[in-house]
Amino acid sequence: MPTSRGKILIVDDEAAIRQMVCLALSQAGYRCLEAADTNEAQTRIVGEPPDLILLDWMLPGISGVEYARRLRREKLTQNLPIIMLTARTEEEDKVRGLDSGADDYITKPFSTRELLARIKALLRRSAPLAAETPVEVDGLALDPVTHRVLAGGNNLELGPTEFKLLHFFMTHPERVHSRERLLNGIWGDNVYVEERTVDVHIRRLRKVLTPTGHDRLIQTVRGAGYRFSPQA
Amino acid sequence: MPTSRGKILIVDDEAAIRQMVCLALSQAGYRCLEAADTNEAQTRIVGEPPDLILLDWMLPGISGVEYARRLRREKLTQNLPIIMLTARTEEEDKVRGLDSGADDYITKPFSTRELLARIKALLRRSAPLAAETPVEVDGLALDPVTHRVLAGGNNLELGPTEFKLLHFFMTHPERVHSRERLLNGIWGDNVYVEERTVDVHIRRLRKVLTPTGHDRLIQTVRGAGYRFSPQA
DNA sequence: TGTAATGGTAACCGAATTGTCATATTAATG
DNA sequence: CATTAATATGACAATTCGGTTACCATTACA
Repeated sequence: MPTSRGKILIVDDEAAIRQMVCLALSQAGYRCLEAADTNEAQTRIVGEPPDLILLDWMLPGISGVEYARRLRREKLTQNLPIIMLTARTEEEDKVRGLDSGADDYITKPFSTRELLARIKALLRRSAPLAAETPVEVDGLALDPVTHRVLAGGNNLELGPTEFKLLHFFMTHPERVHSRERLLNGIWGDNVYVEERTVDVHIRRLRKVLTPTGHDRLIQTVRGAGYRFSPQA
Repeated sequence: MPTSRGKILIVDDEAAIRQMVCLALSQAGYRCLEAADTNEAQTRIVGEPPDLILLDWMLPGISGVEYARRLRREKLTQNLPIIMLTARTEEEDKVRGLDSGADDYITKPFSTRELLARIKALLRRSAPLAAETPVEVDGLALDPVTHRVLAGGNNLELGPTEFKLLHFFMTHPERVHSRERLLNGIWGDNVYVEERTVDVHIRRLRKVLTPTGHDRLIQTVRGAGYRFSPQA
């Protein structure tokens, strides 16, 4: 088992809390990202999308509740599991009534044990969800469950690697992926493969996408890598 | 591995503390700048921007808290990580409540170990942030993540070097960069390239920016180098 | 076991990129 | 205004980078 069980972003304005939580998470084998406010959080999410967010209910500027709603509206973060951190004084019912779209709530102060338990439960509940959600971009639809790819109306024949590659692209659009990043994300962290091999699979994927014109979605960024984007 | 892990500015009116901290930092492989007050600090920052600031909460004249706020307002220092040094007697809650915009706090007296740990954590936290934050000046927007440059509405085609050059400019605006500095910052410290080569890439960058009029942002400073600035 | 898919590598080709030089411009100075 | 220093510009040759194909190894499977 690899050391990492998932990336978790903790958004809280108190550095002390962030550190405590991070410590606990690291020891439990999660990777931990920190953000002091929603701005920072946004940057983090865009930079390196986490698998789960711990979000303080009270934040300077935009409140956690408001931010959670926004995350739910954004396509990129729509399915990102959110655990809301609330202070005991904030009556629970009231908080829940706000319907921020959080998946779970935990009341400060909380024990490490409780935190980990809830994270684990939520990840277990959500992980397959994220991995099984069909994605669609610009008439190109991929369904992880049925393992099918439809372009316009018709079925595309993809090899396993090309399928994974396309899935990765579609779930991480609009950002340049270096060959190394692609290798890590698709082949796995500890596999040694030539970087140029990526080119070949890009080629194979493009070939399949060409008849329907969807090859334009895969863009070469010279010197940097590849990008999947509906935009020119 | 190069000896330097980053430049750190320590702002404290007590020379003894400055020296102690500097010693510790140097031994840990950081370069260290000193300032006794905010005036001096400002001079240092403008002269040679550090990667992180250690700021005493109590300072003669302008307080550290006030100064931190000012640093946050200035574009040049907006994303500069700040660690506030506070005395134990200053109730923590009060300090935190001041919301100066510091990224972390450390209470005097502190151990070298703790100081280094916090610096390391903060730099780690900030580095990717800075590298992935989109920048925008005067209708010219660059996004490191998607590797795109937009002028007004439309996409600009930049080569890798021009992209890096522009990114460097946009993240270090309002200051003259000598050719040597540009070579170090963009090409890398130990690459031998003619200084004149910079001119050529400036030229290429300007050419791309010209259609939208953004070439005016890149200004020649005869005898010194180039400057990126929205002002004429 | 034989055959077809699939995956990774190497090799070749063409295009984009890059550094340098030669020459034209421009600015500073007396 | 002439002279000199510094920068801008255009052209060019070398290099790097990505696209593409061919080929071999491995696996799946009939």
